Amino acid sequence: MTLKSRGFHGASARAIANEAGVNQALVFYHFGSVAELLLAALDEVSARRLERYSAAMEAIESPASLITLAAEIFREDMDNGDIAVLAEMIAGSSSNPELGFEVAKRIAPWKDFARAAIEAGFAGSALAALVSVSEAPQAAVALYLGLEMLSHLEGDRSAATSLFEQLARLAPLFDAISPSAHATGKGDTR
Amino acid sequence: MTLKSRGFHGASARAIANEAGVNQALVFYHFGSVAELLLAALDEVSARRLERYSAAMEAIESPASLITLAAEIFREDMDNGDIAVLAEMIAGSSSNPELGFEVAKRIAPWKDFARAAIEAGFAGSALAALVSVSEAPQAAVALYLGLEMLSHLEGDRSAATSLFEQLARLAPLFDAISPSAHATGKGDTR
DNA sequence: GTCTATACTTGGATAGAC
DNA sequence: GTCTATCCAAGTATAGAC
Repeated sequence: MTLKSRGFHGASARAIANEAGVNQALVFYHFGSVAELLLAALDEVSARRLERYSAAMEAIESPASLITLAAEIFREDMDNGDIAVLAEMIAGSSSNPELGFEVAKRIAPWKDFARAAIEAGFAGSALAALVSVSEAPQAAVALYLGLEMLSHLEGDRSAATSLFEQLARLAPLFDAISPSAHATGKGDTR
Repeated sequence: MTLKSRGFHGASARAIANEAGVNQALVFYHFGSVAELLLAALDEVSARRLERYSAAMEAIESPASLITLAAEIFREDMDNGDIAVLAEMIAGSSSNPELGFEVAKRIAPWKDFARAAIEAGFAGSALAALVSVSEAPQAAVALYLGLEMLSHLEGDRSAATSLFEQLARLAPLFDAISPSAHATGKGDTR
């Protein structure tokens, strides 16, 4: 994908077609415009990753498992460049309000997933009762996005991975606060 | 600044010169190339903000004051579009490795500041002793960056501001852990 | 459905007048 | 130091042959 390697700015119809080994005119035949092609690419990435996320979410049952999963997902997303696509589309949208609107619609499911994952991880915990989780999804997606951009920029993801390791060491502290929460049932206590 | 309003993609020599009310050729006379002009803009933003940050850091004496300050700084940066400049430059660097290298050099001071601010906020606290703070600056800058991008995309910063409010409510919990830390002196205990 | 050819626009960059 | 004029490369998009 040209968006991953060249960024939004470098993702021209010519560059994309060239990388795909086809003619430039096909971009417009199949998608109408470059922006629509890029949105289609974002759609594909979103669908693929959200499916993966949903499958992985089955395993979430504690704050610790939530962090572990987040770290694994992040590594995958970095490897295949999927968050880079997200980041480039968001940044690129600054040049085009209409595109921004379309991108925003496609970001919403990522936040919905983040909310579900966080609720699953902290279900019934003392922390969930103490603070509202409504702001957490925004923070999670933002952190995820920012970590990708910095790691990508510096060509070094070690800072991000060690951050996840750090969080993984902290997570058990939250588990300890209410370890019985998950034994009391599967219902949402809020 | 054209970078703020039109993004990296829309920041052409013509667009910039037009917005400045001057001729397009001046861009190349004064800066050599568009990329160099953009880097100069980033330099200016960096210098201006870091000076402001340093002045504000004097007031940091607890986790709570750290969060309060971060919220205030974030609001300022959103208002004047300074983090947008940062975000656009990072994302735009994907199309140009050399540019990416230059941008990375200019991001480093932001992380250094984040580290200093976090150390000031958590100096001597139990948390600082418990966990390493080495990953926190990366996380802080990433979160800051991601929050700006999402807020900018959605044209709504309320999610970001309420996140800071949430954190502000949480911060006193950390204060409580070691309220005496700042009474013991100004030395770094680590 | 994919190609070539082409029209048109925008952008980067330089030369030279003032 | 700023302008006009200009060149060339790259980008979007369409028409029409195959």
